[in-house]
Amino acid sequence: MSGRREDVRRALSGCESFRSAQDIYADLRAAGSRIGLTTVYRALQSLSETGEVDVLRTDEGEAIYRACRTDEHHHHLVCRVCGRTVEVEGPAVEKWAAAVGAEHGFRDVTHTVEVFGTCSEH
Amino acid sequence: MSGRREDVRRALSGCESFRSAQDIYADLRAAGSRIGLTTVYRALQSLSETGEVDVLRTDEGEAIYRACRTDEHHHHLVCRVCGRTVEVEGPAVEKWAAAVGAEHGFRDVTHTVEVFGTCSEH
DNA sequence: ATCAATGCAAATGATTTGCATAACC
DNA sequence: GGTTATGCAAATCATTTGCATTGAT
Repeated sequence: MSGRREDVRRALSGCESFRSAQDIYADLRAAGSRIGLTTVYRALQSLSETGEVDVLRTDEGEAIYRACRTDEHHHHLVCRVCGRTVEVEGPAVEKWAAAVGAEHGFRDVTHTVEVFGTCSEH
Repeated sequence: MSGRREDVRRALSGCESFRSAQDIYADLRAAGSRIGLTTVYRALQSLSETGEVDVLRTDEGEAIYRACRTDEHHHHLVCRVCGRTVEVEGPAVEKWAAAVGAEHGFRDVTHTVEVFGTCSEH
């Protein structure tokens, strides 16, 4: 019954796209696991705190998660049809965000950037 | 009893920061209006569809709204303490997003960009 | 035996919907 | 009179919490 956190991590690792907690729960149950939805949420919260997975929000406000290959700061290019996701870097954006903040006297500037499109398969 | 949509628009216009539907409802009720929460949501949905207000999501998934000065594409620099918001442009970001999408064969590329910081008053 | 992990059910909180009423033309 | 806007209460949906149970040490 243990290792639920690992189950969740594995469910995410084997996947190219962002999934919601509900998706992951459904996947695991479909695969025969008796995991509870609560545990999925707790595992995801824990994994996101340690930085092992990235979290973002859909336009509908649902949280979606993905296992990331790198610990470094990066952004995502997501296919709006199939969810396929590419991790991208953006030095230009980092600089721009910092500059914009400084220009208006803001400190401790952070930013969120997500890019959506339709991938070549669709 | 009519003109609710206008009440909501006005509540947003007189405000420098992003507000949630619940905030606006509270503001209007506090100001003596007998508007219903449902109507606030309906007005906000309508206003955002016509592009009169901008919508984004907090990290907690709550939708927040703001009346924007311009119809043109732009982004926001938001103070994480007081919510004060500055509309900013980012040609560099627009180009970067388009380039990143093209590089990976994505079509119809769009993007969301928000910048957060602590403003000079805090 | 003890402490942490787990699951189920109930609670929360934002948002939406059903429906009857009131305002508008 | 017929359509549209409004509000209240109930319904949804994702997510969280209370609590008793189970697993690991």
